[in-house]
Amino acid sequence: MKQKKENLDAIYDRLRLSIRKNGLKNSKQREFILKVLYENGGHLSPEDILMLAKDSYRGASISSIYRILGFLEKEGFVHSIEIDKSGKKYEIAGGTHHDHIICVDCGKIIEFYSKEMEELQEKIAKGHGAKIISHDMRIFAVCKECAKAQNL
Amino acid sequence: MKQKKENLDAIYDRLRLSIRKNGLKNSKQREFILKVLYENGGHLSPEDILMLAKDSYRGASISSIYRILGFLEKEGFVHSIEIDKSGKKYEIAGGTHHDHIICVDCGKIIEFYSKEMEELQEKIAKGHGAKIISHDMRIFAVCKECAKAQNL
DNA sequence: GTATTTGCAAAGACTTTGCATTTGA
DNA sequence: TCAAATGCAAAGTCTTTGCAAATAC
Repeated sequence: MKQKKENLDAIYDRLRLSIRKNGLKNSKQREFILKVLYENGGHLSPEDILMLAKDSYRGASISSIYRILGFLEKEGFVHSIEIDKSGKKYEIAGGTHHDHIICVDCGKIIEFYSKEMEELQEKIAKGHGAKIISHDMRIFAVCKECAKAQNL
Repeated sequence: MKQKKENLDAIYDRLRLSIRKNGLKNSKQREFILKVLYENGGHLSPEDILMLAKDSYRGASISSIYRILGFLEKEGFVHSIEIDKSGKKYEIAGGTHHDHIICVDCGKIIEFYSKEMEELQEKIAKGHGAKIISHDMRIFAVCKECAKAQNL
């Protein structure tokens, strides 16, 4: 499904580096969340992660998940997108940036990357004298399968 | 600042039409919110609108504002964007679709329209067999003024 | 008159925070 | 050892909902 460019151990190494850099301490929970996102490869809500965590160890807490996801996002290990009003979903930060097509029928998320789009954005921002920090592009659409199902 | 393509009365007419079409009844509050967004021309939060409403009549309620904004958005009179995690902001739906550059420093919102961008999105969606319903593109950047201020 | 809208208060959903306890360097 | 991370519960936001009173057609 999704290419895994970097293996989990390598990510853990980067994580430990990042933790040390910030003068923090490692924890099972941080590694667990990173692992879950890595292995799932998709987009999980904090609640989804909690459920998976509860299977693995008792006492997993939603607040820690929020805190950890906040840290992981700040450090660039994960990205979040807002699929709908039910809250954010997180995915592991793979090597390549990408944007999302979200099916308004089935909720499926299709990832895409367009060099043209990135360049165009750069051009637009420059035209307004602004310096891009990041962007967020969501295309809401009816996916191939749902379109087919509707045309029966 | 912002061009007003359609005058307020014309918008009211469309509103009444829309209300009748849905078998509903007109109300001062609906017209008020539309007017506020029209005259402000910018991006207002429900709370912003509430404050303005409180100046105009006692007993303005936040729940009505949410309800009305929901209706107005469904009917295409207003659009919403999520600037940050503090919630949605609403603007009057002008004639032309546009996207937003959001300054991460001062919060300023710059509107832009790019035909190329629209076409590119269409192409990307088509490439995935998806039919675009809408899109939402936000570029987070440091605006010209903030960049200048920082380079002192 | 009667169905829709409103205002108010209460409830919901998602997220954050305070604090005692546990854990890692 | 001792600061950082966790779990739990409580509190915070933004938003929605239930319901009686007001309003429009």
